[in-house]
Amino acid sequence: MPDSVLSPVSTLCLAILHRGEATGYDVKKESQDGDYRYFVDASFGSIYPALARLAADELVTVRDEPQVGRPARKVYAITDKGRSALLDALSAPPGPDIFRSRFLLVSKFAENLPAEVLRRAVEDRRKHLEDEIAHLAGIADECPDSPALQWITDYGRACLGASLDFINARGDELVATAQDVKDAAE
Amino acid sequence: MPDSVLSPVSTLCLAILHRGEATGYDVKKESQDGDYRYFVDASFGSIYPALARLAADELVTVRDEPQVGRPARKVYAITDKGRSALLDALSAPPGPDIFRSRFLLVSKFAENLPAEVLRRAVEDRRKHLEDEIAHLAGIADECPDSPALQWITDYGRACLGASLDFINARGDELVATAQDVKDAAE
DNA sequence: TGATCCATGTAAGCCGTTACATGATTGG
DNA sequence: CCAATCATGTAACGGCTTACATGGATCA
Repeated sequence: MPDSVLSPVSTLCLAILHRGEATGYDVKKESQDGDYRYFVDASFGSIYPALARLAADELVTVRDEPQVGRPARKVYAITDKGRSALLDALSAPPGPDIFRSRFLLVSKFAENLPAEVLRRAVEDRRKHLEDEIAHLAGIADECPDSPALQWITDYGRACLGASLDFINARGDELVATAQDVKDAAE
Repeated sequence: MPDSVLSPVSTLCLAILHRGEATGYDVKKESQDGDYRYFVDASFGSIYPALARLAADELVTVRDEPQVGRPARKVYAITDKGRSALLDALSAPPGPDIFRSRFLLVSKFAENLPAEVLRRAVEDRRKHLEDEIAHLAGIADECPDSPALQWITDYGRACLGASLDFINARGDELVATAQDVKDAAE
């Protein structure tokens, strides 16, 4: 009965706490810089209330840690109940990945947009992908001990790599279908 | 001044209407079966109000089309104002793609989950990917005339193909890192 | 000296989903 | 005969973001 389906943010918190203690601030960092970006990018406005609720439900414990010159940290730790709730949640069928791309919408309207807009969009995309790939490499290097983490970063690199390859190989082709290709031939 | 940033759903509506007239019902279909899935999957609860607001803002027009035995359709058409609003919105930098994967979170906890759970997750993923790829092929075949559409479906296939290849090549490896690999050797 | 990091939290509001309400027609 | 397709809309509710409120320490 205590399996009142976890919200994404709560799941994120538990997942991070599974590794060890953390504060709300830490959770936020992990979710945007760490190896949880592919899952959710949560803001404080959702993390703090989520942690409070997890504590109320006894899935985590809190410890107040006063500091000099700074506000006291609230250090959270996962409980056994929390651990099993997480594993339960993870055991449910994960459903399809979510992929949302404004870039593809822009691409679709290539014929109706100025070449310059397309050029910038493609350039942006290339850069985003390169950054992501570099970032993944960094994560993988940090913990070479976990086979699961190696697997997911390899997976990420396979997908992002294919994406980048495609952009490199056929980005120009997209720009060439733009509305006003004429001024590119000058 | 009239560029009061379009919400994703409004953008979707305008994008679909750019091709020709449509009803709210049509928009919904396109967003879930058509070539706009990668952008948003909107529900009626957001589409109908969005179309109403677009009409109020004169970005689209409405025509009532009575039918026998069915409620009257409301057929929407984009206006010049709407067309330029769409193109304006599309000209803004698209930002990074959004990718959210519960599957990767499950994978990350491979060491802590039963092999059976992993096996099912991998199997599910494979199936999802195969379906998506088949779907993309269908879209591409339907309109071989648009180079931009060919480009985006090729892009999609490149990415999904890499993803599927990885799953096929190394899915078993993930399952093998599961908590209780012993009972798999029986 | 100004930005960034550390650190917590609340309140308002947006955007969207789910469920409800209604109902004829067509296809398996 | 049941399910799906066609067709529109509203109301309640949920989850998350944004902005606000506060403020010392560290680094460039």
